Amino acid sequence: MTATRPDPEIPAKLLAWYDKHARALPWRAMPGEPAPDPYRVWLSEIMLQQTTVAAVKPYFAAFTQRWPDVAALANASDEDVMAAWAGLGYYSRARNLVKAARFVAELGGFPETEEGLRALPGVGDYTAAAIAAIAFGRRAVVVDANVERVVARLFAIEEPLPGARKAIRAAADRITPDERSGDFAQAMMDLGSRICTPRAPRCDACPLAADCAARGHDPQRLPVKAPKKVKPVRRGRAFWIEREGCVWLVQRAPEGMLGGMRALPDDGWSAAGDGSGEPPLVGAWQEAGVVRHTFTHFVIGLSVRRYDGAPATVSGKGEWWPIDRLDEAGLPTLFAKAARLARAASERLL
DNA sequence: GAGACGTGGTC
DNA sequence: TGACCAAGTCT
Repeated sequence: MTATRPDPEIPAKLLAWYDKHARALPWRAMPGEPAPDPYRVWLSEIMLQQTTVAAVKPYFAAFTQRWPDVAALANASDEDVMAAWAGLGYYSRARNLVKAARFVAELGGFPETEEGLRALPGVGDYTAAAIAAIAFGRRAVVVDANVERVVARLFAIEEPLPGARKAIRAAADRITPDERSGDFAQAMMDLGSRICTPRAPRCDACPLAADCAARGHDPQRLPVKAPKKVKPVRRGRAFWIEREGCVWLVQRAPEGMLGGMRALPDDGWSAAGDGSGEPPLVGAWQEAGVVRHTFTHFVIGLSVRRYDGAPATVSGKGEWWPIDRLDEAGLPTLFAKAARLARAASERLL
């Protein structure tokens, strides 16, 4: 059996392409520039987990302006960081971000090895490798979804994900250079996001087309993935309780769905089942509309109900939040949508 | 290893 | 329009 050896010039070709076509990004050093601040690399990598560059940009700008270094972030309150993260999704990242910042501040700086970085909460195999390579110039095999796609095509790896991960990683290892491994990783990701795209890859513009085993064999079919599961549809209610220009907000449980975030009170709906329909207080409720929102693993049809002139006390823990400053509360998108509906319903009554 | 975990953009 | 997808991690 003859092993197919990758062209030893692959990294050189890719780096030459990167020198000309690297995307300018706020957290990135362009080719030839000194490595960027590890804090900015780490922060951007956490934000970019399962999240698009376009979505991250405004959050990265806001975070780095408000918390310019890891010490500043370590001194921030959990509440402020969670609110600043609102809308970006995957809120466990924000919870882990503060923990990691405090850990790093305690250490006196970021670990410089993959193993050391891996100890930070929220830093897995991909992120540890990316930071080690990009911020510290260490050789590391950086494998994200872009790299998986590029490598699966380059070597025509037909095995479906996730089983193919081992083979993909081994192949990525064989083409990762000792020098400029950070640039190489970013070049692979740029190639994956701009050229070797999931659908309709632009093989005519690809610097590795001559080396690609899948070229001319429907590269867009790779990597092969398991079929998606159908998302269940759940029903639930959220409650807008208004009094003297304020709305009653609660804090969600620290773990799980939207964990630790401010929210409107609801009837206990979850991925596992519908809500009870029960409001937090007895009275005349008015239907304000239904929000349909898609999560990773289910769809929720959230019926929004409003109640004006609530008593001074509502059962349970929460806070009266000024409605004219609601954007500062840091509501996750689902509840921001619900709040919009409730306020629109209020306008119709006037 | 498979499921939980958000959101917005794209075609 | 809706399915697919994005610089994954944790349990």
